[in-house]
Amino acid sequence: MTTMAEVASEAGVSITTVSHVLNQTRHVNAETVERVRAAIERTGYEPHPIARALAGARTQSIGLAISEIANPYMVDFIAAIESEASRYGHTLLLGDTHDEPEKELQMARELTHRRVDGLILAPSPGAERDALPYLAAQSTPLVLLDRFLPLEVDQVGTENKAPAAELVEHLAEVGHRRIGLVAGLEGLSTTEERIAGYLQGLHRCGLPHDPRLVASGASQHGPAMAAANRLLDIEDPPTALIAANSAMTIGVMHALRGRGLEVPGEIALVAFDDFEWSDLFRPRLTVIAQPTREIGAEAVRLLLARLEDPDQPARKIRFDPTFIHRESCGCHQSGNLRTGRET
Amino acid sequence: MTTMAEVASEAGVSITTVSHVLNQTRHVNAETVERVRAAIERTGYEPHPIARALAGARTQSIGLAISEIANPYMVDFIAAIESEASRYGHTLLLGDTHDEPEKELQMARELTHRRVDGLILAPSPGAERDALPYLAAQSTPLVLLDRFLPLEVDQVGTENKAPAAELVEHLAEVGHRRIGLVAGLEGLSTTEERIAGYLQGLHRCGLPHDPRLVASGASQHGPAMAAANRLLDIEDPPTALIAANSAMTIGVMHALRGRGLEVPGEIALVAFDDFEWSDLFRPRLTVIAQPTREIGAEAVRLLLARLEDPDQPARKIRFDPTFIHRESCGCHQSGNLRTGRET
DNA sequence: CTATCTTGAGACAACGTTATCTCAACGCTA
DNA sequence: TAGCGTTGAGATAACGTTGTCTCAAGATAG
Repeated sequence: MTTMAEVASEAGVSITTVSHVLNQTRHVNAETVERVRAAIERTGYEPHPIARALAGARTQSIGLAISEIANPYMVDFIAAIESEASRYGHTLLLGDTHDEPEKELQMARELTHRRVDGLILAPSPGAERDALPYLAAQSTPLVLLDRFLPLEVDQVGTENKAPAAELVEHLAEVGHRRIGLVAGLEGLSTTEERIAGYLQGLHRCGLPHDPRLVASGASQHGPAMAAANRLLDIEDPPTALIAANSAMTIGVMHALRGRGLEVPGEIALVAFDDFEWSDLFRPRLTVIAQPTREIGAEAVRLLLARLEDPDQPARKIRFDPTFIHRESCGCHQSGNLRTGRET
Repeated sequence: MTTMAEVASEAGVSITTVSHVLNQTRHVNAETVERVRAAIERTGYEPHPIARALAGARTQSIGLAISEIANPYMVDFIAAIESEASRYGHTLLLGDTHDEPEKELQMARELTHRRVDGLILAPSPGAERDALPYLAAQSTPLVLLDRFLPLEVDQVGTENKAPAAELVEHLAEVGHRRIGLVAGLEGLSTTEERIAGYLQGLHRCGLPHDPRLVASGASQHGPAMAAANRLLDIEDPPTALIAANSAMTIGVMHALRGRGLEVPGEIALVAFDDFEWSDLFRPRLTVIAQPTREIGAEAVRLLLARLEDPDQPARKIRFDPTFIHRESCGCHQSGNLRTGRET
């Protein structure tokens, strides 16, 4: 491995000068720059990020701490973030918080110790107590992903309340009066907002709110299946179900299959999160689709902007999701509302 | 931040001793150990991985370079690897090679510069020319994931040939004589082996090999859809299709839907890779399922073992996938063959 | 009673950068 | 011609560890 010292002697200049040429951190005579460039070329020198970091500079790396990596919609975030980060020459350190405050704090520790320039975090319920204070104390540049918090921190995610209301209103229009919700993990803003939207939708349609029609699916497959079964076991069960994320959609569908209920004939189903094959299901799923790639890319851009200027005011960015109208809601007219395409 | 120096003075010992206590790299008097431990406790000292790395020690980090992060089955690998790595106190640096040799080489550079202790790589076609020689020159501990190469390197993945043959034989037993294959990206061992298995299956069943029945889907959704359409456009089209990975399965299904072909009535479909919702499709998909979590975990274990003892002979580990018998193959008896469960 | 081994622990030079001083040389102004 | 800004670039101290030497003191052997 060649070091800056070797490049320096090769070019007949000091180490200092080589460093300044590389980082463009002070003016250097054009001719000298050329000599250094040539020496770098000849020696095949490549900078040493570790040494750089130790000496106090940036590491050109960012940490990504999320929950349940294998979760279908989180995956899209990862891919988008990796791609955007690498576009700007940053490397990604990845960790799973499992939505547990302790694991999350440990992850935050781990990543800050490794001197990531900044952190993108999908905060767990409980983050405000553990990981977030820690990160604030370290003054680690931070962007919150997917879940919002009432804090002065950069945040990106999607609009939740209005779309949830829209889902309810849509089902009500088709004639459903008892609409069940399989909600996400308690304490997540996404969960709270989607529930709030659900209630707002009911209210707008003049439907009563029956608490027995909301069950927590903990944002996961298995618990969502159980939640759906609970909803269907009550005295006057719902005729339509809303699943609040893609993992739970799978769970709910398993529950419906298990009971031999036909969608949308016997029960309607709509959901949050689209996935590549959601229009391959029979019936094709009516969903609210988040622009996951854009959200992920925006998270990286927010973080880099904050690195540029640490004192700018915090920004909270909400993307509007898309209502993709297919068949599982049981409407007569189907097809994607955006395009009006018939099917 | 507290440094070892502060701990040392707090404990009334030298920095050297603190270091040795921490790393258990030489014997230290029990009483002294206790004093150091107490001092660490009091000061809240935590080690500095960057400084450690610069001084020549391990970074406790491993690099993961794969293609198409968002690819359904790759995701399971990521999750498994992250979980296993973190179990052993290692952090994951993640990069996408996009199955392009240049990107892959760049990724390998990036990760070795950051002094990962080792690298887990899903080699692209072309890795043998670029990334692999580079890594060998750096003598970076390496584990190949998913795709095998005739090299003295640790490798983990799944059995491909026999299962592909099994798929063919199964279809032949049901009576199919023209079986099409939507194959993966050229140059990947998985692709070659699955094609070889396909041919072997044909041979065993006494079926002729028609080259027009094999089309490349490039391991991706879009190209697979095109490939399926090409196969179905020939004079005497196949009555059964095999998709060689999950992304391509989606593509093939889109093609079939586009043509209004009913599965398995008008055409049978079987595939490599299971996913959480493959038994929610109508008809439920008959697939070869890889034990992705085990493969990912094994990759980490292989890497750590090599770090322990760099000179042990290379190991190539193949896991046996599971044949999950559902309905898309068009058999009469359905259900999971392993359990014999009826549906 | 001296030579040698054992146990325990400190000094200090790396590791490869960055960043802060410092300084020389030159041209310009007063 | 003394004084001063400007341009260009070197010396060197961090950064926080690890690992190699080195060394003292007590125990053991001859």
